[in-house]
Amino acid sequence: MAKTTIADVARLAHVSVSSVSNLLNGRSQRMRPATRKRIQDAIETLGYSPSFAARQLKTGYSPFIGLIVPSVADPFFGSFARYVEEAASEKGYQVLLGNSERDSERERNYAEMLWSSGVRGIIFGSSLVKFNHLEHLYQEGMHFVSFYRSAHSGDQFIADSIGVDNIQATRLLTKHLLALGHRRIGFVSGPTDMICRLDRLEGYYKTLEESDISIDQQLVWEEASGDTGSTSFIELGKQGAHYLLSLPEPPSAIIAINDMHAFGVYAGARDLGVNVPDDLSVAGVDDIMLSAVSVTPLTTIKQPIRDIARLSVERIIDRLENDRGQEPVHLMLPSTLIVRESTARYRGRSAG
Amino acid sequence: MAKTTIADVARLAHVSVSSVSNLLNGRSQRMRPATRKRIQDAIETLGYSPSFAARQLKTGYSPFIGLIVPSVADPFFGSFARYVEEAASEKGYQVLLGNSERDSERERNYAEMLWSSGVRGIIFGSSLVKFNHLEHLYQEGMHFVSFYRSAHSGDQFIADSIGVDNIQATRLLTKHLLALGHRRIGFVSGPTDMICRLDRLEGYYKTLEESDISIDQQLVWEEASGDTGSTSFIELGKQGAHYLLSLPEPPSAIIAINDMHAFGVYAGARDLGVNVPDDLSVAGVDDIMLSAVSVTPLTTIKQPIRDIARLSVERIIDRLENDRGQEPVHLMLPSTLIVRESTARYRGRSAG
DNA sequence: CGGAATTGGTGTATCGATACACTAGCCCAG
DNA sequence: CTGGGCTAGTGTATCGATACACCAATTCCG
Repeated sequence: MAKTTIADVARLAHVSVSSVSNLLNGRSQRMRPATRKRIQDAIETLGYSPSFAARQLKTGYSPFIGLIVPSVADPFFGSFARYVEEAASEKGYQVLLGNSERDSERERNYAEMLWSSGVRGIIFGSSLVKFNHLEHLYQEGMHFVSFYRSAHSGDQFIADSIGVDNIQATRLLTKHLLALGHRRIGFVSGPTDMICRLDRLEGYYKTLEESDISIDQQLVWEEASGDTGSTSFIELGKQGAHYLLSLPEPPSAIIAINDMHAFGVYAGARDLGVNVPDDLSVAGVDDIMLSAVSVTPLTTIKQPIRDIARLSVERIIDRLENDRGQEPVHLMLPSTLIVRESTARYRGRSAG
Repeated sequence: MAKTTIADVARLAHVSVSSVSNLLNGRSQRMRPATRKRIQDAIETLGYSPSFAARQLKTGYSPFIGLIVPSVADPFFGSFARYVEEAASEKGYQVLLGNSERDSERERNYAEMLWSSGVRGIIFGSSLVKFNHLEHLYQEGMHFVSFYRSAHSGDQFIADSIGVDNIQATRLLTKHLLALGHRRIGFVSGPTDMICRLDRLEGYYKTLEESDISIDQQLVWEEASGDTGSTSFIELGKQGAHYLLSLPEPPSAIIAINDMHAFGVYAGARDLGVNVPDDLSVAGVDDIMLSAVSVTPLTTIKQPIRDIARLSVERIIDRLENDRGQEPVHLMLPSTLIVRESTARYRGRSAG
C-alpha cells in the first residue's frame, strides 16, 4: 500500500523535489552527474513511478487515447484494436477501449466519459454517417481521427481521417466478378448507417453503371429489421443470403459488405443447398485472418489495417502534442484485391 | 478549450464549492431542494463534468480497470474484451486494454504502466503459468482477477480467479471422440505456457488413461519453434495438423487447444487432402462465433464467456471498493459440449 | 581583482476536487 | 432567556507533480 511519491525520492537522494522533477522531465543537464546518479538510484530502490493523475492535473497532459469501435468481438476490429494498442504503447500511450455497437448514443456517452478522464484524443474504428453528437466535444478541444473518410465530401464536422478507398474496394470486386462473367451480382450490406458502407455500396453501383448493367434494387439487401447492433454480422449475412437466393432470379455472385457477412452468406447458401463457388461466387472486404484458411478461402479486399492503425495513432498523438490548428488531414491508403477460391467463372444457370 | 471546473459551477449557482462537491458525492440531504436545483441547473448549463484526475488524486479512487489478454485480434479474446467492457461501463468503469502476446515481460510492463495510471485492478484474460513477475505489484496493493484457475493447486500467488474447468472441457471432448469409436486421438496444443493449456492437456491424458488407452506422445503436438506469440493460432494449428497427419500412423481425430487452432487444423487437413469429418474428426474449445457457421461447423466446448466476463468485473470492483482482505475467490463455471458436424463416427482406416 | 555570467540547484503556487471541521441562524425545552 | 441541538451550509488543507522564479556558489575575463 506504500505509495511512493516524489518527496520520498527527494528525501532519500538528499535533494529537493524540484531536482527530482527536473530529472524526470528531461532537464537533467542542469545537474551534476553525481546528483543525477543519486536520484536515479533512489528512484530505483524505492521502485518509484510518478502518479499520472497528479501529472495530468498539473500539466493537462493525459497518457491515454480513446478507441471506439463497433465491437472488438468482430475479428476485424479486434485486429485493428490490437494494432492500435501496439502502436500506442510504443509511444507511451495507453488505450481506453469502448464498443459503440454502432449506436450514436453510446458513442456520445463514451466520448464524454473519456473527456472527463482527461482524454483529449479518440480514434474511431468506424464512422457513423453523422458526427454531430460529438461536435460539442470538438469545440471544447477533443481531437478525433476516424477510420474512414467519406468520399462524399461536405462533412460539416472536422476530424482527421485515415482509411482506404471504399468505393475502390467494391469497384475492384465488382470488376472481378464481371470479368468472371457474372451479370446478376447481389450485394449484402446490412444497415447503411456508416460511411464506409455507403461508399462500398456506391462503388458497386458505379461499376455496374459504367458497365451498362442495369441496377436491380432487389439484388441489394440492406437491412434485416430495425434491430441495429445486436444481431451479429454473420447472422445478417445469412439472412441476406436467404433473401437473395430465394429471389425468382437469384444472383450468381454476392458481394458482402465485409468478411464476416461473407461467412454468413456461406452459411446461408449452405442452408439452401447452394454450393460456393460452383453455384455462387462470394466475395467480402477486410481480409480477416480466417478468410485465408476457411474451408473455401474467401476472395476479398485486403486493407492495410496495421498501417492504418499506426498512422491513426501517430496522427492523434501529433494533434495532442503539438496541435497548431492545422487543417484536417485525410489519408487514403491503397487496398488490394485478393482472389481466392470463393469466386469462380459464371457457369450459366447451374440449377433451375 | 474552456475547461469548466467545480468553481465555475459554484459561482454560477451562488454557493460554495463545498456544496457542489456535496451534491456530487451524495450528501445532498444537507441541502434545501431549491439550492440543489440551482446547482443542478448550473451543472447543466455549463456542461460541467468533474475531472477524474483531480478526483483520483484526492481520493485515490480510479475509474479504470486494466484488461490484459494475449491478443484481442483473437476472436475469443475479442469477445471476452467486449463483454468485459460492457460490464465495466455499466458499473461506471472504463477498460484499459493491453495485449501481452503471452510474453511475461510485456505483461509486467503493462501492469506497471497501469499502476502508474492509478489503476488498482487488472483482469487477466488468460494466465501465464507463473505469476511472479507481478508479485511486487500485488504487495503494493494491486488486485488481480485471472480468467483461469489452475487445478494444479499450490499457486504461490494470490489472485481471484473465475473460469471454467479446463480439465473437464477436454475430458468431454475426449469422451465424445472415444464414444464415436476413435482410438488414436491427436492433440494440437501449441506452447504450453499458460495454465489453461496445461489443464486441457491433462484432461486429455486423464481420460485416455481412464479408458485404458495407452498414451502415444507422438500424438501430442506441443510447439512449433521457440517462436512464441508472433505466429497466429491458425498457423500453429495448421503446422500441428501437418505434423500429426504425416505420422506413420496418423490419428483419426484431433482435439485442438482452441477453435482458432481447430480452424488451422481444418486448413492443414485440406492441404493434405484429408477430409473433415470423413477422414478426420476435429474438435476445439471456446465456441467462437464462427465455429457455428463455418462450412463444416465445429464441434467444440462452449465457455460461458459473457458470465465469466461479468463476474470478473464484479469481483475486481468489489475488491476495489470494499476489499477487507478476504480470502481469494475461485469460481469455476460449467462448460458444455456442443456437437456439430466436424466430428463423426470412426470409419476404420479410410485411406492409406 | 571586481562584476558578469554560468552552473547547479531550491521554494512554492498551482492544477481541480474532496471532506473534515467548523459555524450562522433558527427552534424549542426548561 | 439561556443553551442544546439541528439545519444548511462554508473554509481550507490536502492529494502528487510541475515549472517558474529565484538564489548561492563558482568560473570567466578584461
